[in-house]
Amino acid sequence: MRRKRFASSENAPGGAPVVTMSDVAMHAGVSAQTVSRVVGRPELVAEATRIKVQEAIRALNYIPNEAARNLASKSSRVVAVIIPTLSSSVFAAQVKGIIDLLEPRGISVVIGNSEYSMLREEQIIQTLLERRPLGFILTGLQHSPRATDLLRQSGIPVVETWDTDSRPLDLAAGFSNIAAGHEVGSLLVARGSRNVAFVGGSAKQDARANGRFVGMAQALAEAGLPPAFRVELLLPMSSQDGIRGLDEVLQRAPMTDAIFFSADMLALAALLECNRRGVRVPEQLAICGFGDYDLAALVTPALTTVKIQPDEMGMKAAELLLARLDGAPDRQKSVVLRPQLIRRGSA
Amino acid sequence: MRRKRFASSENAPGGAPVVTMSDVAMHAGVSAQTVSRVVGRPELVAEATRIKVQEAIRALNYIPNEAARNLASKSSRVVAVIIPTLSSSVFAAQVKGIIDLLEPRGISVVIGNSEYSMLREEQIIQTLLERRPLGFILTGLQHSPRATDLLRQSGIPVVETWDTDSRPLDLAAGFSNIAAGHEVGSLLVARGSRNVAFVGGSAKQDARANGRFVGMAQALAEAGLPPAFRVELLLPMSSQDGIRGLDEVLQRAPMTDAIFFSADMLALAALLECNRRGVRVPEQLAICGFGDYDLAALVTPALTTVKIQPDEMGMKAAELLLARLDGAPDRQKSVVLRPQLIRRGSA
DNA sequence: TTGTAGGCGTTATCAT
DNA sequence: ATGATAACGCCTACAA
Repeated sequence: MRRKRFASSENAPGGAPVVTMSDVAMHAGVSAQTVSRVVGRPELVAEATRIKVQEAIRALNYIPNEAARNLASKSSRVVAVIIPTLSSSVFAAQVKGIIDLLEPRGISVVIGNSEYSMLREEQIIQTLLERRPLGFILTGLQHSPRATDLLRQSGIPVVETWDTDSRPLDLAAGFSNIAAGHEVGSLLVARGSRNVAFVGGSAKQDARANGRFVGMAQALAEAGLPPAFRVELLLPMSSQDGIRGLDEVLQRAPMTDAIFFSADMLALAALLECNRRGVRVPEQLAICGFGDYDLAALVTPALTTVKIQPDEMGMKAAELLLARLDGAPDRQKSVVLRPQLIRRGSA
Repeated sequence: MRRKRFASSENAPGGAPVVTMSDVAMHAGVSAQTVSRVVGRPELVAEATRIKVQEAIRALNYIPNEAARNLASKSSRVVAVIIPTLSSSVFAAQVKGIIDLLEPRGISVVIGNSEYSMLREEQIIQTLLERRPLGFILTGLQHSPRATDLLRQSGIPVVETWDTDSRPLDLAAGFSNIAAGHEVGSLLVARGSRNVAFVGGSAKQDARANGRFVGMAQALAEAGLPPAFRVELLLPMSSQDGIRGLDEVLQRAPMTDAIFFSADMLALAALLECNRRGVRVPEQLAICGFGDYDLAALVTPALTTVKIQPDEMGMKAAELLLARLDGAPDRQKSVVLRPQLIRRGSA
């Protein structure tokens, strides 16, 4: 004796029948609404009913449909994260921090790579807006005017990361690149460097690296040192660019006795190259990096650098978002992290 | 003179009015269906109409609602990617490869971190199933029975990566860890190493690393060498674990003259530590890594390692998925990449 | 504690 | 080339 098992008559072509809430309801002998409650707010349902429904859910292998849920509730469970690139360990770590905080809350993270391009960022924002994400987590404070408009009009919370040196659109979790650069500059001054160079991403492409340069330049100026020689690299950068930067400094500013690299990957490559060439670090050339990369403490001499903890930055960003979503009046619009200068052997 | 501008009467609390397709239709003087065509398949609409509609879209700042789209079309534009951790540059690179291929096709990538736990993986799969993704891209060939069931029943395409040493669930893009390990073993044999050690993630947690061990052990056996001393590390690993592994080998198997590390991060840390301690590489101790990490070529001696190109693996995985989605009968169920042994100074 | 009614914004299907 | 109608699967609001 057969009877119809599923309310939805049509099934996937070659696949299993599509089980919906009303299938479960029918199976359990309750209304669809009760099934909805069991899935979403089980505490509102009497225990006996709840168990009955849960058994039906298991028996039918019911899997809620997130799209239907989103449409009916006018809200998604997605956060959009846009970073320049996943190739850089600092951004990957930031994303990991975000996921670690959001995943337990049932929120998925979708990632966009802007490749350091404001136009790409704008396009990604436009596309991701269609998903009505709970929030955006962006890198830096600079965006195309249209991107800014889109975000504003959407009314969706935005957290900007990696930079607190100017006014955020909405929320921010980051640090002052200028202050961090200034600390490095002061260290170089204190250790007696006179001719300092800076190697990093181009100012137009990487406003954060530029901030570090500005801060360092300021410290040098305060100490009456000559302005830094600057090498601007095109993004994205590989470790090879560290060596290229080193070469350019050595050739075009041979008096240089200290280099501040905007990222540890560059600094480490340069430091290892110095070892190979017999350039003595820090006696002949002091080297300072940025990021406190995993191997920074292990090279010889160990790399002096700035620790920024991007994973924590990601978590703070996610926290700001969650607080806003929980409807709390913003306790703080902006979390300012404090990078830590770690002095080791190289400078 | 005012008139009602929006079909949807209710607006977001403090935000902009919610613009829907029928608002656009009204504004342009066409039916909603025509707007839908303009958005999705503009070639089906007469040019004059199309332009009129596109103007209305711009004028009203219309943004399609992906949830409604998914519900009506019974299909999403999401691919789910589950990796052990984003902290490891190889997995981050893989994800980047996937995104680079999918983003241009309008497909978003949601990421899950399993933390090397099959249970976590299963939970993530269950959650992400609610989004009805176009496909899953997983790491490795081992999954909990329930995870396997869930995937099978869903009928959703699955690509498994990083391992082709046993039978995949569905599609696969990876390489043979056993073969790669065997190559390393052969190299060590050829260079005259006699007492080889292996340092890597525990076999239970990391089946891929175990495959590399097995392959290497086989090569040693074939050459009549004694079995390798093995150090199994708990995941996740940091570079410090490379030093811990080195120490354990040096203490418990002092005759060791070569170590194969399952990841470059470990090998580099160990190599740098050897430099610091005055252990001569490769004369006293040969070191081989895995992954061809960015800095591998820059240390002294340069690290002998195996290049795997995880970004390409990610792209291949995405391609397999796209081919399947395009309805093509599977031309290949499995893409087997060929890792490349790169011999440098350390072994 | 549970059920009913209605609608969320789009696409599929069939007409015209 | 365009339109009308009916789902899609769930949640909100209200009623019982």
